[in-house]
Amino acid sequence: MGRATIHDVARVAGVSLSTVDRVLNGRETVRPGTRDRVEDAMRALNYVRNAAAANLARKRDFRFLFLLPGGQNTFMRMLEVEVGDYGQQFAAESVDIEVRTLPPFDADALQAALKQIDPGSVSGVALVAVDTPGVRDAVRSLRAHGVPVVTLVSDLPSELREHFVGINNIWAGRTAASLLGRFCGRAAGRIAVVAGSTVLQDHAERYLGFQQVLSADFPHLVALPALEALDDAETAERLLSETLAKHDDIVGIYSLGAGNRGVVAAIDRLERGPPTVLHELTEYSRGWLLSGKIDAVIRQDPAREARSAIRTLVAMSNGKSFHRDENRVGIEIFLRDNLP
Amino acid sequence: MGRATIHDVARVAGVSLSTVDRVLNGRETVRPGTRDRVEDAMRALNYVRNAAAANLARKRDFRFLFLLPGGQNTFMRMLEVEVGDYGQQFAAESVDIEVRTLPPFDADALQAALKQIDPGSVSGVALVAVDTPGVRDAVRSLRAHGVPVVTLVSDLPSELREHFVGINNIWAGRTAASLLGRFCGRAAGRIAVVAGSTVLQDHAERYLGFQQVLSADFPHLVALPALEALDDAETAERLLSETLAKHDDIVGIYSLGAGNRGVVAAIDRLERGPPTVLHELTEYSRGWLLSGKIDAVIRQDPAREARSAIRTLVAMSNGKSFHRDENRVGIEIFLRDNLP
DNA sequence: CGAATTATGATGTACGTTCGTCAAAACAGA
DNA sequence: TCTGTTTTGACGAACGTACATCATAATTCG
Repeated sequence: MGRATIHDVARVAGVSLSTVDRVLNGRETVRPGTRDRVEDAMRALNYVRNAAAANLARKRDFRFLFLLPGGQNTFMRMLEVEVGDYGQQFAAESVDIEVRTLPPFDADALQAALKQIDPGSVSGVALVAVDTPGVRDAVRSLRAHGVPVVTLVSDLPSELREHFVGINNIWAGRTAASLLGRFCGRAAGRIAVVAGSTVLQDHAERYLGFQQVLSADFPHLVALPALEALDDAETAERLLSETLAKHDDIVGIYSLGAGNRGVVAAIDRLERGPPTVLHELTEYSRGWLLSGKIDAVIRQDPAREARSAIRTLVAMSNGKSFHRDENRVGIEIFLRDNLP
Repeated sequence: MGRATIHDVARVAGVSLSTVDRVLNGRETVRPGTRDRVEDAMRALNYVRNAAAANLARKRDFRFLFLLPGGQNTFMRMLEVEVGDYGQQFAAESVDIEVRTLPPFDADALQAALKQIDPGSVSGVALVAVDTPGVRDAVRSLRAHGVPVVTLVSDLPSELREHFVGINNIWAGRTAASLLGRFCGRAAGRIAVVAGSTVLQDHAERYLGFQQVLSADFPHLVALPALEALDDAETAERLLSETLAKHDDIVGIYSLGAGNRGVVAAIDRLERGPPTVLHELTEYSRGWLLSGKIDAVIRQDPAREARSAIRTLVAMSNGKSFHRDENRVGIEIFLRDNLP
C-alpha cells in the first residue's frame, strides 16, 4: 500500500476533506477539538504531505537572481558554472535561475543592479556583497519589498540579509596557520604572506585569523606584513621574490588570495621551497599539490555554495525550514592525497 | 509566464498531446519527421518536464532497504541516524526507507537478510558489505531480479554492485601519513599505529596507504606493526601504553580504527604526547582537537554518505543519470580550526 | 487503386493537493 | 427558543503529466 493521503486522514478523523485542508494549511478557524482529531489521524497514519502534488496545485514557480562579480577570478568563475548547473537541475522543480555578472568589486554597479530589480518578478536574490552604504540601502529596500536576500562568499551585516552562504574567513586563516605552523617544525623564522588587497574584507579576515593562531601557538614564527598583489600573478611573483631575497629566514609561505601562479613561480626559483599553503582548488593548484610544489590547499567548495544558496532561497520562498547543517559550507583542507 | 508545458509543445509543433507524449516517453512508433518537429519545439520553448507532475501521474513510490551493522561503532550509529533523517526528507518525494541493523561483521546474518528480501517489494538495497562468497551470491541474485544494489562504506567487487558510496581507504591512509609525516618534523623515530583488526578490509587498506607514503616521503619515520585493539577502548589503551613504554623513540601516533578513547587515555599519561591523527569526527574527537590532545581527524561524512546513497538509489530506480561529483564522498581533514 | 498497415488525433480518467464557493450544521448569546 | 455567528461539509475546477482506448488520417505495398 502506498502512503496515506488527505482522503485517508479525513476518513479516519471523521471529518471532511475541507477540514483536513484547513488544518493542514491553517486556513480558517477550526475548533480545537476537531483540529486535534485531524492531527491525531495524521499521526496515526504517519501522513506526509505529497510535496509534488502540493506544489503542482499551488502552481508556484520561483525566479532567483544571482549577482556575481565577473573578471578572471577562478573561484568566481567556478561558482558561476556551478550555479548554472544547479539551476538546470532545479528547473524540474520549477525554479528558474538567472545569473548576472557585474564588474568585480564595483559597489556602484552592484547597487545599480540591485535597485533595478523588480520585487514583483523576482522571488529571491543572491549576491556576492560589497559592503557600502549604497549597497546596504539597496538590499534593505529589496527586503522591505519582501524579496529574500542571501549573501554569498562575502557577507553583509547580519541584520541586512536572511542568510549567509560561505565560510568564516577568520577561521580559514586560523586553519592555514595551524597547518603551516605544524609543517614548519621547530625552527624559528618568518612567514611570507601574499594577499590580494587588505581592503578586501575576506582577505583581511584571513590574515587576522592567521596571525591569531601564529602568535598564540607558534610564537617562534612571525608573519611578515601581507604583500598586496592585487590578485595578479606577475605582481605576486615580483613582490614575493623580492621578499624572499631580502629575508633569508623565511620558513613558510601563505597565499590567501588569487594570483597563485605568480606565487608558485617565485617558489620555483628557489632550490628548495619552504612549506606553502594556498587558497582555492583549481586545475593549477591540483597540479602543484601533486608535484609537491605546495603542501596544502584550503578551499570553500563552490558546488556546495551554489547548491546551498539555491536551496536556501527555495526554502525561504516557501516558508519551509531548511537544514542548517546540510547547507553549511565547510573550510576544506586538501593535501596531495585527498584530492577529490 | 511560467514554464512551457506539453500543451505548448504540442501547439508549437503542430501535433497532438498524444504525439508529444509518445515522443517524450518513447511509447509507440513516431515518424522521424514528426519526432523532429516535436523535439525542435521542445528545444525552442526550453521545455523541461515537470518532475512533480510526472511522478504524481506515475504514482510511483520507492521502497529502499538499508542494511547496516549494529553494535557500538560510533560511525555506524551516526550513519544510521543520518539515513533515518534523510529518509524523512525524501518521504515527501514518496520514497520510503527502511533501515535494518544486523549483527556487526556477521556475514551469515547479512547473507540471510539479503536472501530474505522480496525483489518485488523493494526498489533498491544499500548495504555495508562483508565480502564473502555467500554475500556475493545473495547480491548477485538480487541484481538478477532487477533490484539495484549499492555498497556503503565497505565495498564489494565492482561488477557485483551498481555503485559504491564511501571513501577510498588507501587514500585515507595516505592522507594520514602525509599529515602526520609533516607534523613530526625532521626528527627520526617510530610511529605507533592502532587498528581495529587487520582482517577488516578498510583497516588493512588504511595501513597500507599509510605505509606507502611514509616509506616514500618520510623515510626517517617507521611505522610499527598495527596494534589490534578490536575497536575496543580498553584494549587500545593497554596495547598503546605498552608500546609507548617499550619504545622511547615514538614521534607520532596514528589510530585508524575505533576505540579512540583508549588511545587518548594512553596519550594522556605522557607528559607530552606526540603528534596524533585519528579517524572519524565524534563528540569526543572534537573535544580532543579543541583541547589539543590530538592534532587532526580524518573522516568520511556520514551525512554525505547517507544522502549520496539515497540519491543514487533514487536516480537508479527511475533511470535518471546522477551527478557523480555531487554524490562523491570525500576524505575530510579536520583541525581544531575548521571544525564544522 | 484498394487493402492492410502504421501513424496520429481526440478524449477521458487519474494522481494528491490547493483553493474557492455555497449550503448546511453546530453552537452561542439573549 | 430564536437569531446570529462560527464551524464544517460538499462539490468542482485546476495544476502538468501519464496512460489507455478508439477513431481517423496518412502511408505502404501488392
